[in-house]
Amino acid sequence: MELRNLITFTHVAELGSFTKAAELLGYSQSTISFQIKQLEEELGCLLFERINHTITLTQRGRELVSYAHQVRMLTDEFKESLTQEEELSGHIHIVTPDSVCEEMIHSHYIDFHRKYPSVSIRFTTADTADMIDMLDHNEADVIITLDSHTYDRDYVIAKEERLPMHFVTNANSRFAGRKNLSIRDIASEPFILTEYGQGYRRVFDRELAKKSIGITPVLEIGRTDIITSVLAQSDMISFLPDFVTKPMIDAGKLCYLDICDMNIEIWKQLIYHKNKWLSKSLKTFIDYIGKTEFVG
Amino acid sequence: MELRNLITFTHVAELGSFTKAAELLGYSQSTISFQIKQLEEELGCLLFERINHTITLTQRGRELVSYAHQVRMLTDEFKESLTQEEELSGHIHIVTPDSVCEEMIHSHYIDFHRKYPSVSIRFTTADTADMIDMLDHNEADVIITLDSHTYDRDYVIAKEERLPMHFVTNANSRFAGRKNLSIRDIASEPFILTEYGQGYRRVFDRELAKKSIGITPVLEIGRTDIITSVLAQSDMISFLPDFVTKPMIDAGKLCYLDICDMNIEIWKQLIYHKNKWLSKSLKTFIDYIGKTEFVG
DNA sequence: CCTGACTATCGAATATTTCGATCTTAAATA
DNA sequence: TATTTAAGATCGAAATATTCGATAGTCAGG
Repeated sequence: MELRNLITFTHVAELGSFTKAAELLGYSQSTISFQIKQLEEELGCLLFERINHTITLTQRGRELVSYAHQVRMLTDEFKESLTQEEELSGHIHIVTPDSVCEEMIHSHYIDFHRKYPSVSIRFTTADTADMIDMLDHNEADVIITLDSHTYDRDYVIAKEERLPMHFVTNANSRFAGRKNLSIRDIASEPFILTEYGQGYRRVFDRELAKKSIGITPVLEIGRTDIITSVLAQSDMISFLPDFVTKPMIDAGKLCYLDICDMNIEIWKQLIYHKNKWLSKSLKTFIDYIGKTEFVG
Repeated sequence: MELRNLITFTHVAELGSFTKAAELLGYSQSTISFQIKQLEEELGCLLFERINHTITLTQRGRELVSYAHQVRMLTDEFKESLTQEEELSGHIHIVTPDSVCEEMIHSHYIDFHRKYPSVSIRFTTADTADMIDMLDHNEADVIITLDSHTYDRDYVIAKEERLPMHFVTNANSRFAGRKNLSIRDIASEPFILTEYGQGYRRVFDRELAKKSIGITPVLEIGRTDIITSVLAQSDMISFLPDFVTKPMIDAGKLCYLDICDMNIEIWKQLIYHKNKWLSKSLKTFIDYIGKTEFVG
């Protein structure tokens, strides 16, 4: 039972004539005959009595009219719903590193939610590898990486910016204010870093390895807010994105070190899978991020 | 948007796999790909995200699932209704001569209605030509003719019986009891007959014309009950089916005349059009008539 | 007794659907 | 690490279905 036949049937029933239905639908009359016959054979019952080239619905035919109309209503309704603007609601799953998550929620999400209250967002944190994996398994709608510059033709990079990063230490450190320091000058100092193997920490380690410099962090912890607060109370050194340290720098509690021989490129990238269907909510979210200051 | 694709879609959505749906539905996997693609192109939206050979419903897809299920329900429901016994209800339009109508209602209809109360019957009276016309225009479901024997391959004769008929007159008539009368013996008597040109009256006239005998009826009237009551109070003669005169004959008020040279064949036939779809009600009615004494 | 209007039917042309083979990628397994 | 398995996409060929046009038969109206 195909929809085409059903729709033809409704028109025939309405017009009471194969010929008129053919004209209306742009078919030849024989096609209408065929379609109706096909329906009748499939359903195993007569839909029209044909007496003297005049058709009359049978009881079964009358019953089918009602079903066919309901089916038509449904399909029309659905097609109608497609032309309408998609509703701005639904779920978005965003995965970011720990530090970004915190920043996002504080500086963007609250405002976003005010503007689009019916979009529900789930934030999850993960490291770069896991985030990519989640994209590949369609478990994350968008991810934000803080890592070396990623490019892959399977992914769409919706927004990216180089992330300013600095070696940073207590404002009272003996290194504070010194110009043109080398990484070797501070390599033996106590370091506090984010977790091994993740994000910019991994890029950092790779860069050190290139220069055959070894650093032993005295503390490794993912939470960058904890790192900065430890820095403020110690003489340790860390390597962090500016957006993490900015409050402490502005408050004069921490200061940047002028390390001139470590040029590490860290990028913040908003990425989704190329096959991802962008719901209106998702588009809106991506647009929103696009318009805001990405590097906080 | 064809039902086939819609049904495939529901299965794919349910199983979450093109391949599994293909196995279930007996298609090849490429067919499923094609069908879903066809749907997507027609609707102008993605129904599944394909990321790493794993499919996930999009929002639009999820919406379609609900519509498609409703459509499936409807069509299944209708097909289901076809396998079920048809309901014994609905309209039947029966057209008969005046005399039969009266008889039918008195001796059959009341009982029929008791047995099948939800079948609604409309009785209409007409002469043979009009009845045939009504069959041809699908305005009558069945007709009962009292006429010469009809046969036409466009019609189905559900039941037929020769209708015993007699010349009949008042029991006190001077012809009462006389044997081997000729039609010529009574040709100049006053006749009361049914209307000219109708049913057995027409056959009767035709037969007389063959013998070049003219009869002038003093009264022509369709209602046979009136004819018999006039006969009982006069010395007129009529030519009527036995079922009409039986009560009066039994009561000794009328008597048959033994006319031996008029052999008129009148048949009572239950006829419907060969293209008529026999609803259960109609079948039941025809069966009922078939089982009852047709010639009352 | 034509003519026009209506449906049925048939063969031919055309479209569509389906399949099988092959490709690509990812995950599972050895 | 290499291999196998599994999933979906794609493409051309084959099978199938649909559509049309022509034709026939029938009835109604002029």
